[in-house]
Amino acid sequence: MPPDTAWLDPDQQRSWRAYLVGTTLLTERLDRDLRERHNLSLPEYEILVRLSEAPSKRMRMAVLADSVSHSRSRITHTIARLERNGFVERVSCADDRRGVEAVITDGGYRALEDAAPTHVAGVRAFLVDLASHEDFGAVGRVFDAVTDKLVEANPAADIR
Amino acid sequence: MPPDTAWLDPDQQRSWRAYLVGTTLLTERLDRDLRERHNLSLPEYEILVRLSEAPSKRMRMAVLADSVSHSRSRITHTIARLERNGFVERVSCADDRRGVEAVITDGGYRALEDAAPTHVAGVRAFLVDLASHEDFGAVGRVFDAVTDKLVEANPAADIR
DNA sequence: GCGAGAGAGTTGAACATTCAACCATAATCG
DNA sequence: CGATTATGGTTGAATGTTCAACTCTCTCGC
Repeated sequence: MPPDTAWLDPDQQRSWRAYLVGTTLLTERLDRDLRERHNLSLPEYEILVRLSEAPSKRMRMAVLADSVSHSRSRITHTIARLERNGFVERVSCADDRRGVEAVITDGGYRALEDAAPTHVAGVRAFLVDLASHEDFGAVGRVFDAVTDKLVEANPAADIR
Repeated sequence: MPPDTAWLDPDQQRSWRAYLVGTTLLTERLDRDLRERHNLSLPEYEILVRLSEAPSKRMRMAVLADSVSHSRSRITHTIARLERNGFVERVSCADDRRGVEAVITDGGYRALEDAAPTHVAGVRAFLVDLASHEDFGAVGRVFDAVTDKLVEANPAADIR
């Protein structure tokens, strides 16, 4: 192999690949379950969760974007889709007239309530319950560190 | 909240969300680095790695698909792209005339050698080196379990 | 041998995401 | 103030992925 790079040792290599294929499979599966049974994609679901938790069930587009780590453009498109399906409404901000808030509708809330048990069951069955509490805690720590590193690296971070 | 589902406890919830946003950020970043500096996407890179490691630098499409856990269709399209860029060639199998093998070209191999240091540096900087050896080992274990579970769940597993 | 599946892979349309250009409003500064 | 720049968000085209239908070859039972 080529230069003097600090390659991964065999353990790290195996873990890294396990992570890559595991993630692929997992998100594929969770996404499929939501789509088939509840007509929602995983990212859409994530967004509804955030909205449902927000005070008065609404969020500014940019805040929402940051909270799920998607680009602004992506959020615009996704919210547009959710709006077409009647799960979300777009209302323009009173105080900042550039701004737009996404509000989850009653229908959206119901869809979310429907979908949540399916989703959580999947997260458990295909991830959480497969790991010891400690191991899963480690996953949390690791990806917290990843997030910190990557938002620090990309300051003020609009992702794009 | 709704029914009698086994929700995640607060720790699990935090870990799960950390994983979700961390993964998003990480793959986004690794992909971007490869694209900008080496004109390869992360999935393309993964494929070249597999091919480069294969005996005589070739693989049947289906085997390749399984090894990176992508759908057959996706592999077809991706290989088509790689072929257009001159990184891979498609040759039809001698023994099974339905079959096709993807072969990495010299150009592809060179591109891979170029890209590898960048990529590994990223994997280290934004993931591996941020975690203790034990924690990263846990990540490996967890996602190995995920993979096992999901492949078992979807027997013979062509993904689609 | 041959006809009915099963397996390998491709195709093209539908859909989602990214990318770059863009409009509108706000904030800043001379 | 008025011009400039920054911020919030959208748009449409390009790119990538998924989905369902399809072709071709192989296999197996008769």
